Amino acid sequence: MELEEAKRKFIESWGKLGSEWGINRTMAQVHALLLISPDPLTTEEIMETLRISRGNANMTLRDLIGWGLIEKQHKPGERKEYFFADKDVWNIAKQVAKERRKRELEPVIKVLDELSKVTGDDRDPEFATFNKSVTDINKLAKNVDKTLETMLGAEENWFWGGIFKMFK
Amino acid sequence: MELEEAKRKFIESWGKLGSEWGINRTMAQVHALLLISPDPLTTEEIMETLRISRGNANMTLRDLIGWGLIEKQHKPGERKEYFFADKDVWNIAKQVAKERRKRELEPVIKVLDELSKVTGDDRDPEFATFNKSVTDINKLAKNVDKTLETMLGAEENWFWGGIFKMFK
DNA sequence: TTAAACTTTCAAAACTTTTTGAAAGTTTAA
DNA sequence: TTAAACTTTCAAAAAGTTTTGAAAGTTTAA
Repeated sequence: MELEEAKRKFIESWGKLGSEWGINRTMAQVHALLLISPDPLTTEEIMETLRISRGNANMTLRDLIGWGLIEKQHKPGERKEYFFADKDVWNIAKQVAKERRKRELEPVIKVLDELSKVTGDDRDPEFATFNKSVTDINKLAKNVDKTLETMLGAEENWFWGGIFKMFK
Repeated sequence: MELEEAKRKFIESWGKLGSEWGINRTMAQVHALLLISPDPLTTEEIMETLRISRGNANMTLRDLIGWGLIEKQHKPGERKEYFFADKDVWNIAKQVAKERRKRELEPVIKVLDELSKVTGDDRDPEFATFNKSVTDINKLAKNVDKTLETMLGAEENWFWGGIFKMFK
C-alpha cells in the first residue's frame, strides 16, 4: 500500500472508531489528520484535506482543544493559527479516559448514590430487586472510577509493559 | 425518594449512559427495566411501561439477546414469551466488554496491522510521523485487547476486590 | 482610524439513526 | 383444517445529530 492511501485509510478508520466511542466522526478524523502530520496545520489546510466547511472545522478544532487532544500554535510573523496534536499515545489515552470519566462516569455515580439511599421493605421483591441491582452497579461504577483514577495517576511504563500480566 | 420514582430515574439514567456507550437508548432502558424486575416480563408489559411500539420492543429485545444480556423464558401453559435479564453485574460487564471487543476493537486492529506494513523512507517526515503514530496506536490497541482477553478469562473476585490496588 | 486577514456563530439543510404501526408470518389448541 | 394468539418484518415517519455557509465579530498592521 502506498503512503497516501494508507493515510486516507487511517483517517477513515480513526473516524469510524471515534464515532463508536462518543467522539464524533469529523472530530476523530481531524485528530487523525493532525496525528500523522509532521507539521502543524491551519484551519484552511484541514478544511481542504478533509473537505469540510469552515464552521465545522472551527467547531471541531475547538472541541478537540477542549478534550486536551490538540493545541493551537502561532508561527512568528504570521496571523494564522496552526494546530497540532500531541503524538504521545499514552497521553491521548489518558486524556480521553479523563474526559469520559468526568463527563459520563461522574454523573452516573451521582445518580446511583442517590438511588442507593432509597429505602424499603426487603421482603418486597420489587424493592429487593431494585436495591440489589442499584447497589451492585454502584459498586461496579465506583470500582471502575477508582481504577481509572489510579491509572491516570500512574506512570506510563507499566502500561507499555502490559497490565495484563498482573491478571495471570 | 419513593420507589416508583427511583425506578423511573434508574431507567432514564441507564438509558442515557447506554447512548453514550454505543448501546442505543431504548435498548439500555429495556435492559434497565428488566434488571429491576423481580419477575420476567412480556413484550406487552415492556411496551406499556416504556411506551414504545411493538416493532421497537421486538427489535430491541432481539438485540439484547444478541448481546447476551437477556434471555427468553417460557411459562408452562402459556403462549407468551417472557424476558428476563441476568442480574449479575459482573456478567453484564463481561458480556458488554466481550461484544465491544469483537465488534469494534478487532476490526481496528486488523486495519492497523495492515497499515503497520506500509514501508517508506524514515528520513521522510511524512512517512516517519505516520509510521510512529500507527505503530504506537497498534501497540496500544493490542495491549488493550490482551488485557480484555485476560480479564474476561479471569475470575470474578479480583474485580470486586478492586483491581486498582495492583497499580498502587 | 481603516481595511484586510482571519475566527466565530448559528439558523437552516443534509444526513443518520431510531421508532412506528400495519401487514405478513408463525405457532398452537381445538 | 381454522382461527386466535402471538411474533416478526420493513417502509415510511419522526427524532436526533452533524454540517454548511453566509454574516458577524475580532485582531492586527499601517
